[in-house]
Amino acid sequence: MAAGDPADRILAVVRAIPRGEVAGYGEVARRAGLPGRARWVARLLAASDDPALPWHRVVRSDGRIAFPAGSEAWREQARRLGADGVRLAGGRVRVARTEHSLDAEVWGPA
DNA sequence: GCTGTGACTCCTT
DNA sequence: AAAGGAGCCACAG
Repeated sequence: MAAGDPADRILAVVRAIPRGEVAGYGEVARRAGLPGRARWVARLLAASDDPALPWHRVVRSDGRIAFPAGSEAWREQARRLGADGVRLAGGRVRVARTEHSLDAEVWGPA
């Protein structure tokens, strides 16, 4: 069965992103149990022909769209995000920082 | 089978 | 805060 295919797991994680929210490439890869394969996630999204795949909800770790700013693909993703209710500030997705730092994970909040 | 490339990420200046 | 460089993995030539 193809249930163990890492590619399928990655696509499943992308489909699981709720409307109005975004996730980073690395975050998606980690959720799929494949840490460090952020680039693979990007390649999968490009290779996937599933129109129902919410690829536009996947952004870089900075909260920025991965396409060159101003490009057609960039505007397409920005448009879809806006349709999802995601606010864009200066080409940057309104994300609460880059998730959290490792120090905060280990040491906890001051 | 080695080299180059990219919808990435992290650390150091 | 912004810029540069190294590390990373899958795929095409």
